[in-house]
Amino acid sequence: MKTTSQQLAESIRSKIVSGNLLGGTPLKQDKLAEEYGVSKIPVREALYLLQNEGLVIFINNRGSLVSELSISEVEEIYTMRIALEEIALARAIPNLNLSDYASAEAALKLLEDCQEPTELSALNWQFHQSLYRAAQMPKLLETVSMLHNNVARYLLLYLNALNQQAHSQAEHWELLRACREGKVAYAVGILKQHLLDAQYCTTEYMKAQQQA
Amino acid sequence: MKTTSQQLAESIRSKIVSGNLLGGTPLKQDKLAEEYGVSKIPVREALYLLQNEGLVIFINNRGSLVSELSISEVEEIYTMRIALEEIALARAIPNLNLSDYASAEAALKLLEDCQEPTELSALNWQFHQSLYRAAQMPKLLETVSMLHNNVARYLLLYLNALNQQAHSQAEHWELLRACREGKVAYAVGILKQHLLDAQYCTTEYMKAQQQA
DNA sequence: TTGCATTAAATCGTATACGATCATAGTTTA
DNA sequence: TAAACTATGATCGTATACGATTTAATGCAA
Repeated sequence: MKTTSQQLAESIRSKIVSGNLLGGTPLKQDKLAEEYGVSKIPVREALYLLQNEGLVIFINNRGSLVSELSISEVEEIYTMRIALEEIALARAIPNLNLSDYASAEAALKLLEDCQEPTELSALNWQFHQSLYRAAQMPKLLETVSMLHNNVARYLLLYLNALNQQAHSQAEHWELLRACREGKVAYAVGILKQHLLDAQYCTTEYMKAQQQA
Repeated sequence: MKTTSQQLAESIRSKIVSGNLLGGTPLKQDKLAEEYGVSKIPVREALYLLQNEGLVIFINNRGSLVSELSISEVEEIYTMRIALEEIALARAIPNLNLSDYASAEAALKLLEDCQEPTELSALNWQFHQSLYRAAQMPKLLETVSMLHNNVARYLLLYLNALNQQAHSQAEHWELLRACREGKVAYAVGILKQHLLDAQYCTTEYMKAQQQA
């Protein structure tokens, strides 16, 4: 049984990650409490969790708000993701089994004509996770998930705006094929390029937005 | 002004990181509240924070306890630290200034004849951070700090038990010299070896402990 | 004796209530 | 008039109180 705090954290987290709660949005404890029909206590605990995950900013006695990343912070997070996900993928490939492939492929097929942002973000991460899980590195996966949650909403913006989803999907399929063929170095290379592409497009999109 | 929750989190965190609160120790909300002369609310919030940092385990309706890492989890965390700290160091070296060197050297000198575990742990991390700060990667530093906090207490155990502090210090000085001379690849190599040594000794010590 | 139901004690999770802090605007004073 | 100073409202942070959950113990029936 999950506590109210945990349910709230999940709900708010998913709204932030999927872009339904934009960066800078104030998160008032009383308002959230009323909205969810609970008291402030579990709301505060949920916000505390999200703060530690980097999704929420707490300012003492002045309330909290949805965090916003600068361009350099986005670059930083992608740098970390590349370093860590390369490790995960390299270690996972030798251990990948049919169920992993199936899970990855299922996500990709659903992604083909998915438009809904929340769904799109979830499927995209399901694909990546399917390839990392076999690395048997739960702590690393947890860290990488957190990092992903921090940049996912920015990625969505650019995917939508620039219609880059087809390109992203092509890289996904190629990555999956490389994994199936056991080509570790090649697969890792694709992954790195995939993440660099995402980083580049995301930051370029942010730069353009800044000027507008 | 820091909130009670934050002060509690800092206090409990430092006790865990320095080994004053051993893994597996139950953290009862009422008891902690009484101990610190506060109510349960800020205690819970502090424990929530520490849970997200990996230092505390929450079991719903059954209380929380200081986390314990398995050998494979320690290896995992060192793998992440190596990947991320190599990046931090490589990017920092070209930007290191006199104040950074001074801070690093001050920590090393104080470490020379430091016996107190809490102090030792803090100084050790101050040295490393001094070399990473110039990388200008706050998010990465934050992540690396969290990872360090997770393994610090295990490192302390082995340093004390095996009298390995001299060896660790030699690597520290060599690393500092390499940074001063701007030898990026060499410095990164030393850092990696330093962390691998720590990882090896820590896990070996844990294996020995397990059998005893 | 063994197994299951029931109860009691301990502990947790959250609603309520209240005091503290900060922002805003209106008032006073130099 | 401008600066400093209240006063007010909004929001936060935490103590208290209580209901919910779990564990352990007790009693009862097979």
